[in-house]
Amino acid sequence: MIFDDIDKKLLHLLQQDSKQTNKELSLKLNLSVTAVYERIKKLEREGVINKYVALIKKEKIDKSFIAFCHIKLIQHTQEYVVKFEKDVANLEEVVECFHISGDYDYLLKVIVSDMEAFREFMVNKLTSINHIGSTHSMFVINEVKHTTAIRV
Amino acid sequence: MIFDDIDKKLLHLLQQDSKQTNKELSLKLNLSVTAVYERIKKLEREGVINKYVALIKKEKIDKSFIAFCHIKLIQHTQEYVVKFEKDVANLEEVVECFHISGDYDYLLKVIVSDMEAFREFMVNKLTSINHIGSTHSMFVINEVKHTTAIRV
DNA sequence: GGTGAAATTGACAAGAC
DNA sequence: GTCTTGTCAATTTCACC
Repeated sequence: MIFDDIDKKLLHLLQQDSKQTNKELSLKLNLSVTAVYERIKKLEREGVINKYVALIKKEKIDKSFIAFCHIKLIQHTQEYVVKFEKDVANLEEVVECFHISGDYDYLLKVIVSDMEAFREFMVNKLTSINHIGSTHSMFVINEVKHTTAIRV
Repeated sequence: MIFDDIDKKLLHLLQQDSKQTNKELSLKLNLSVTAVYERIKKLEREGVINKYVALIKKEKIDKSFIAFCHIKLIQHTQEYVVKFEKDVANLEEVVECFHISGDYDYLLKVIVSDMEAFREFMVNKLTSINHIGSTHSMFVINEVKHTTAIRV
């Protein structure tokens, strides 16, 4: 799919605030309400817009502790890898998991309430997954930037 | 603020799909439409729900290349740190930036179209920010998990 | 805390330019 | 591909339990 400037601006606006009415969007884009409506439906149909979600302020639900965990597997057989990825994806504390290049195999982003909860997560959940060789954790001191919006 | 089971379930549902109507939510929660409405408004007022956004499928806009960059600063004076954080936050390719513990000072998540775009980003944007000592980049081979939803 | 009905406003479909 | 009109369904308010 090819995007014109209006599509790009529309995607930008919807990534900032998806609760804007089509009328508000039409004013910002100098378009009619129907035109906005049609463009959005097209973007949804094509799968460009994946879904609409509510974003929660972590601090308000006592989930202010962020850690990144590097993980190295013992072995890299197909079976081990598939099992590990499935198990990790099922852990609710893990919000992101990437297979990466470099010294370690995986990088996980973990969100919990505090260091004690993180310790429990490591001992009871993460390291109870088999095939994990070594881990290395880094703790977030300060979240400088975090956005879900990607420039089109 | 204290959450009962209905609040938790409501937050869970809205983090999955914020475009559900209050009627749909009322059926899932065994509540009246107005009760759902009031609970959502309260969560918005209290700042628990931060905002509503559209999520875009990276692949559809040719932004499939993810990299993590470790960065160490030359110096750590107040002035240098503030300037660096401000400059990095303004880079559109940087979607996340954390001040972290460990060998490096910062961890950046960068999203671009391909390795060539990443190279350009490093040469023209990131390393043109002053005070950067050393960097170490890891490339994402596969995105195993990525969610914006946090368990309440 | 919750409901149900009325008023307002936006979403959506059909047809014309 | 965009605009206008008209209908329907949603959100929002209010009186009440």
